[in-house]
Amino acid sequence: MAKPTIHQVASRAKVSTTTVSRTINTPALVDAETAERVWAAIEELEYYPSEPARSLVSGRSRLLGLIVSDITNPFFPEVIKGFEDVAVGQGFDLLIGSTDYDPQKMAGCVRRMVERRVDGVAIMTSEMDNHLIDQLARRKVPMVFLDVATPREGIANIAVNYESGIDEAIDHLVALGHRRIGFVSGPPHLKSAQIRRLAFLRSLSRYGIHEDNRLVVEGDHKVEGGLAAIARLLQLGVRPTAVLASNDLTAIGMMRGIQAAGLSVPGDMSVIGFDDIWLAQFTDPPLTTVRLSRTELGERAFHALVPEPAAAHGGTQQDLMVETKLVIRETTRPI
Amino acid sequence: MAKPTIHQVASRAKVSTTTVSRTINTPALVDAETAERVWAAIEELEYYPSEPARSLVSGRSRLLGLIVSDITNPFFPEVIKGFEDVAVGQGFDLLIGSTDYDPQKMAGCVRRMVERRVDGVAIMTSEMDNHLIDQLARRKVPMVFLDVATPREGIANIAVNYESGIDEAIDHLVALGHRRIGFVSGPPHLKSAQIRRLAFLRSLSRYGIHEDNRLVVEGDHKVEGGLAAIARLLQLGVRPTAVLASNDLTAIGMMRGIQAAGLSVPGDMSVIGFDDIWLAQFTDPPLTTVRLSRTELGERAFHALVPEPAAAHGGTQQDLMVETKLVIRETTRPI
DNA sequence: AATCGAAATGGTAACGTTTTCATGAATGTT
DNA sequence: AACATTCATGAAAACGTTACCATTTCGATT
Repeated sequence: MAKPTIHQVASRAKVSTTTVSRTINTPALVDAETAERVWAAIEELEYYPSEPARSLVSGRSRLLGLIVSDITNPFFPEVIKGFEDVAVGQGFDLLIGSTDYDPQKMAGCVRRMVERRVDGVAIMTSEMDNHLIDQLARRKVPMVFLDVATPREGIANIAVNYESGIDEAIDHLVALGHRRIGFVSGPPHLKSAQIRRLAFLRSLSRYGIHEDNRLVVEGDHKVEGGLAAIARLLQLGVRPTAVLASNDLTAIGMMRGIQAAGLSVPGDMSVIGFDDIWLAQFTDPPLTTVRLSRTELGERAFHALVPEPAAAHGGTQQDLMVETKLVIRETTRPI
Repeated sequence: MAKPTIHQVASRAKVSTTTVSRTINTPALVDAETAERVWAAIEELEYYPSEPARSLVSGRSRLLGLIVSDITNPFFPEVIKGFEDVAVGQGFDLLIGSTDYDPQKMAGCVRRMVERRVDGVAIMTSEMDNHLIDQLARRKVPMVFLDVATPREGIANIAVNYESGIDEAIDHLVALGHRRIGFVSGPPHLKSAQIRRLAFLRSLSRYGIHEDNRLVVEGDHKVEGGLAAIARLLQLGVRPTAVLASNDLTAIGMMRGIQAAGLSVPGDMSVIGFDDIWLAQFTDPPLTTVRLSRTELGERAFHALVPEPAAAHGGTQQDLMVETKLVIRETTRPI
């Protein structure tokens, strides 16, 4: 039998299709002895229920969309992993979509998600315009964003507590004697990058160190930007003794720039990254950085989409915050 | 209208549902003027056809499964990207499954794929047992494997031409004057790792350099294995002047070990990796390595699953080979 | 003894498409 | 002028489930 249907199972077990359906979906409603017969039939025939059919009639697809900009960006795989692990654990499947930072592809992703009738979408990319959000909202597709610019009614937003980790980083640096601390930001249009910059400034002010805008230079969250930024910092009259980067890629670019200039990390300059991507532990020397757990991000995103059956409390705020934490490796040293 | 159906579109455009279906699927069969009316209705209502419904009736889901062992492994994201790009280009969606090297999870993946009635599965992981393959084969689900151990009738296998790149690497090393060349292999149970080792040996023999089994040591395709392996190589009476690694992670471990021993790469020892993962360009110094294009791998996998509509020739052999190529960076130097 | 409720099951109508098959209308062919 | 052919459309039957409404049986309650 190539593709047995519920009918074949039913007739083999000498019950109705309804009963077969019930043994699978609501076992409590069927007699133990009958259930046994049904399961036997299911296994003998190697029956697998047709998801398209059940989706059609039940209205739920048990399918969750996950939209990222570029799966090749080392930030995302772990997010996906965290999300997938808990999703399949709960019986959901994962539909992946990449936007490649292209609004057109993004629209395509949304269309595909809607056509598949996904039960929810996690949108981990920023190039999402309002028109597309409306499209999903009108269809009442649950949505969750990552650090979105403007929170909206009925749309979950998972927020990152950048402050905690950055405070730790600054505490660490100050404890090592650093006072002239630089910062290389991310692209200005990225909300999360701005939050990081602000958190840095605020954290510094706790020690009465006021903003010196020559020490804050713009990067692009890529290696190239880090290289360019550190070059500007190095040609300053009075150089910073330590620099924080808005993400690890930037920090890596910075390290290369510093070393290319014949200086040493952390001998001549301490460096702290952000994210703790997998690569961070393999730089030379291993990068001190602020860890943002991407698997946790993924898990939270899932839970924002499908509410816990247990707790009916609208834990919509508290639970959607993920913490950051300093990981000390070898790119920081006393002044 | 929250979720318009084909019926709403039909009545608004004053045609039958059949005609609506045709304007979407086979535009050639419907009058231009009618089509226009239908499209207008579709857009006004924001109608998106229900994939579950069309899958059910058409028997094809336009869904492709992609099973990897661990999306966090830097090898996979690019494979996925290559696969996804061409798949969505052809109107397919992507269902991701991770096995975490766990046979049980693997079985779960297969079950989910079958239930979703995927139109094909690309299996990029080795822990696939025959029972599961049979399960898919019985259902006539097209399958493609990556470098599988034993090719099977009716199952596509995409093969990597390791030889070409490894030959290039050896040529390069020999041209630089190296003769004592070591090799750190992958785990012994991995077929592809064994092929790499054999290719290395064969390549060496082209220069009349016969196998010296003290120079071939076992790794595990991880950083740790590279570290352990290089330690053994370093304590040899006569050290190799160059070492090839079975993958980049191993090479990175080796570099760390060499540098930790107070030696320099490539000053004291040349190192060549394999794969050219994204990280390779960021090591210090940047790693010379043999590139295996993972995006190409993904693309080939797709084409093995859904045959080109244009060419009906069974291009099942030739097209499923992907080449490798030496990328010279800065970890090799004349002896 | 009559009634009720719960437990176990079945019949059948959805669900939203595509796929036959059928029907006219128009065009071309002899 | 009669007859194929093609073109454009529609009606209705699938597709494989689950949801809803009965029905039957049986022990418990009054």
